[in-house]
Amino acid sequence: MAHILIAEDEKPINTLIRKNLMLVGHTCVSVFDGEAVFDEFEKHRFDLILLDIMMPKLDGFSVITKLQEDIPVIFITARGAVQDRVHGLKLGADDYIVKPFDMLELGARIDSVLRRAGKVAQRFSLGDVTVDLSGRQVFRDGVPQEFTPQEFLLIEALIQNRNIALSRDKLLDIAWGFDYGGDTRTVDVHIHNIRKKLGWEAVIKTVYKLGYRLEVEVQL
Amino acid sequence: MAHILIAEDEKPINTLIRKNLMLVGHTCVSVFDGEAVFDEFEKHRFDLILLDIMMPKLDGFSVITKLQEDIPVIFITARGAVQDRVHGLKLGADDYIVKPFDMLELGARIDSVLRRAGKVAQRFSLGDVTVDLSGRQVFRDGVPQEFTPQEFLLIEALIQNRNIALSRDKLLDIAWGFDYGGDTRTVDVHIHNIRKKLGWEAVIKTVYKLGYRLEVEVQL
DNA sequence: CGTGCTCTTAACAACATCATAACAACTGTA
DNA sequence: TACAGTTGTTATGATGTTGTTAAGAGCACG
Repeated sequence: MAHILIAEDEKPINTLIRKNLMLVGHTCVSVFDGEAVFDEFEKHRFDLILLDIMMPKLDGFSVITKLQEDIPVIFITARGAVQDRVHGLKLGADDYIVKPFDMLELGARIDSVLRRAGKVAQRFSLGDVTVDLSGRQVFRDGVPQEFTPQEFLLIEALIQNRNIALSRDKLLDIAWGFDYGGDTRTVDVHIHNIRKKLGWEAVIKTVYKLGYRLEVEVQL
Repeated sequence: MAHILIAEDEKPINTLIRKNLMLVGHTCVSVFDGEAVFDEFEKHRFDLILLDIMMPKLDGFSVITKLQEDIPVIFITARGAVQDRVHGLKLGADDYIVKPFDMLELGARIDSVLRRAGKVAQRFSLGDVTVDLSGRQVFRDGVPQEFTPQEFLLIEALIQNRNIALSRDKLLDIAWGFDYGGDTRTVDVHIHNIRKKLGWEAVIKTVYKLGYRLEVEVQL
């Protein structure tokens, strides 16, 4: 997963983003004004910046203009600022997201930008299980496991939103498609099959009255 | 691997290409207008140029016309500019690619152009089968196998993207060409023929509802 | 204008997958 | 504990996907 710099001056939002990104396996650094971005750049190499436009000392546009390194940028903009969006994309931003946003959406945009930039790790490992996302293969103790398309889409959704409790409806949206009209119990059957194939009875936690969560420990 | 000049004025695209090519082992130089191509040529010898058509100062067509050296060229064209493509190929381009493209496709085209230009010799072996990519020959137990052109293009695509699940559409793009309009089932028939000739029923895995994957080794 | 080769398409057989239903086991709550 | 609601588990047929074969369209070559 990626090393991400979060430049956002509203502290609660910054923290919220950081925690959520770390939950799904990224490592993060938070800064609260534009100038601090450059201080951090001297210390680490990042794979991605989340850049708020309205910030003290130096706004997001100035940051991206002054930025020497070439690194994917996602702008965070206030609602409705359409010309900001255009301006940002012209300056070389890879994507933008409008406040208030939902964490699932931010996660999806981050994955997509990283994938385009060729940065994303295409495999996920936990215990004796490895999931190769580009090869569409799942291994247990190095032995390939037979996964059906729907099972793979589902495990993919769980991995990309690890440690997040996903309702059956949300899982249907992500893995089946937004207009799927079928029974939510279908999810249960596929979860059962995945658990059985990978010995993941404890890893995929049931969230009573809600759905499921892929549980991976991580330090906040 | 090769030394590649990237002439593309859109900075983010130029950078994206450079990074991806360097990831797979090429060395690259980026320029952002047509005239700079000739400046770079005085400094180094390149194995390949990626040449955008629409560029400041001197467009891609003028560049290839003025070009003295004999060097493989891949044009980068905007979507739908069909006569540009024809014009480019007439002027001596070795290949073209349409924006927006994906890195898999660009990588495959670069490998193929370099091979045609005799810059890279390659062979691939697995079990009793050896594929001589530069010589366009396939051997089984040292015995040459009759491969039709289309079969060879397909096996080439699979080898260059081994362990990656490729959709039928993607295989059509890579092995047939970007604007092929035919039936995707055609792929199945050629896969069947290749499997039969090489005893690769298990090596070329079917990825249900998606396409095929050349499975080279069990990985962790 | 044939001949031989390659590629595409169509057709059908073989196969894999998935939603659903039906019932068992479990969970939380009064 | 009893209950109502929720989740686990299993089996099955309809549906959609892939394997396989063969016919013929298209093409290059003489």
